[in-house]
Amino acid sequence: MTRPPRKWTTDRIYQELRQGIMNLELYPGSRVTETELARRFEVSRTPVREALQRLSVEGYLIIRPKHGCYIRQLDVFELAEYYDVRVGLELEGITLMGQKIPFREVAQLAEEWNPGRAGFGMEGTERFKDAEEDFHIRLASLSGNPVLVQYLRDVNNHIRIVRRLGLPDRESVAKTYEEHHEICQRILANDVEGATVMLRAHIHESQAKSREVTLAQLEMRRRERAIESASGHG
Amino acid sequence: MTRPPRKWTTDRIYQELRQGIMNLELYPGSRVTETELARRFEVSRTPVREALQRLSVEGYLIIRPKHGCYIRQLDVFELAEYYDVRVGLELEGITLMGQKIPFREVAQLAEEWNPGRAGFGMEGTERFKDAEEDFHIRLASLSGNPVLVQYLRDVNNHIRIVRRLGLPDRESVAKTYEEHHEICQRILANDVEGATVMLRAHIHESQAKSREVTLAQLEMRRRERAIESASGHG
DNA sequence: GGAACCGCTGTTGTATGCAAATTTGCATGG
DNA sequence: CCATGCAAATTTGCATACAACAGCGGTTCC
Repeated sequence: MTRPPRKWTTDRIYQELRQGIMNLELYPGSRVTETELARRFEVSRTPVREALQRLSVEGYLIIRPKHGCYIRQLDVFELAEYYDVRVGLELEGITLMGQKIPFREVAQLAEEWNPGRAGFGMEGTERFKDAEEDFHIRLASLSGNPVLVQYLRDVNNHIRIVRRLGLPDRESVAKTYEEHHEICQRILANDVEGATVMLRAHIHESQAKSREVTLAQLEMRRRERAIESASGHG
Repeated sequence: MTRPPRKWTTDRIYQELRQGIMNLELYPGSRVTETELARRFEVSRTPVREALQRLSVEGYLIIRPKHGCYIRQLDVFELAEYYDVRVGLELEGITLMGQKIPFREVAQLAEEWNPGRAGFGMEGTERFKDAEEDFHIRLASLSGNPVLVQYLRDVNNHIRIVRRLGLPDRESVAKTYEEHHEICQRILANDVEGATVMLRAHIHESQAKSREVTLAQLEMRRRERAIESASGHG
C-alpha cells in the first residue's frame, strides 16, 4: 500500500493516525482538529491536514468543512458490506484464473496451509491474522489482475480494524488451515466452481465472527473511555 | 479572488483537473507541476496541492516526490483489469439480491430499458453513455450494499475515460437495450444464475469494445499533440 | 419565559516564505 | 568520446500568517 515508512512528516502523521484509528485509540465518532493534532505531533498544520485529507478520501474519517474531522463510525452493518465486497473480489479473482491456473503457486499455497502445520509458530494472534490476510491477497494475486488485488487491499484496510480484534482460538486456527488448504486443492483439481463455493462460505464465516467481536470490543472501548473521562481529561 | 463561481478553491481545482484528465486534455504520462497549475488557475499552490493529493489517492495520477506529478498512463491491459473488477462487483451485487429480490425496482429498470424504447432521445452519445453507466449503478444499488456501490463508482471513475470515447452506433445501442432488459427479466424470473452469466458477457463485450477504441483514440491524441508541439509550444 | 440577534472564539481555507531534495547541465579528467 | 563530480535551477515539503466562516453564548426584545 503505502510503502515503507518514509521519513517525511506527512507520511509519518498519516501512518500514526491510521494506526490510531485501527487500534481504536482514536475512538470512532470522536472529533479531532488539525490544530490539536499539530500540537500533539509537534508539527505544523500542513502535514496534518494532508494526512487527514488522505484518510478522508480513503474513508477512514469524515471532514466536516470549517468544523473538524470525525473518526468514522464503525458500523457492524457496514463492516458486513465490506465482507461481501471481499467475496465479490476474491471470487472473481479465482474465476479469472480460469483455464490458466498457476499450479505451482497454488500448490505452494496449499502446502503452506497444510493442516499438518497448523499451530507451528502461529499461536501469536498478530502473526496468524497477518498470515490469514496474506493468504487471501496472494490467492487473489494469482488472478494476474493487480487492479483487483489493489481493491482487495483497500477493502482489507477497512476491515482490518476488526479483523485483528478477536483472538483466534486453537480450533478456529485449525479450521482456517483446513479451509485454505481445501480451497487450493479444489483449484488444483480444476474445480474452480467448487473453490468459489468454499471461498464464499469461508469469508462469510469470518464475517459472522467479526460481527460478534466488533460489538463486544466496541462496548469494551466505550467503557474504557468512560472511565478515562471520568478520571480527568489529562 | 474566490468571489463568484465555486465556494471552495480546492474543490474547483480538483474538478477541473479531473475533467482535464477525463478529456485527455491532460495527456496520460505528461508531467504537471504545482507551480504551473497554480499559475494557470490563478490560485496559490495550497489548493492545487490538495487537489493533486486527492487525485493521487484516487489513482488518477502519480506523485513523484520532489519532482512532479505524472498523469496516469492509461494502459489497455489495466483498463481490462478494471472491467474484470466491475464483473466481480456487479455479479456479487445481483447475487446479494438473492432471495430478497426487489421486484418493483427491477421491473422499473426493465421497463426503462425496454428495447421498444431504444433510440428515443438517446441518440446523443453523452446521454446514452451516462444512462448506460447509470443502469449498472442502479442495478448494483438494488443489492442493498452501499459499500459495493461505492467501489463500483470508483471503478467507473477509472474506466469512464475510455467509456465515453467510442460513439455508440444504432446497432450497439439496440443491443445494449436488449441485454439490459434481458438481465432484468432473468432476475425477475428468479434466475439470478442466468442473470450473472448474461451480465458477465455483457461487461466483457464493453471491455472488448473499449480496448479497440482506446488504442485508436490514444493514437489520435498522440498525433494531435505531435502537431501542437511541432507548431510551437505556446 | 422564550426566541431572535449579535459579536466572540475556535477552526478551517488559502496564501506565502524558506529550506531541503532531486534533477539536470556543464565542466573536468581519463 | 565517455564517465564522474559539482553546482545551479526546479520543485516540492513544511512552517507560518492571515482571512473567512461556523458554532456558541450572552443579550435584548417581544
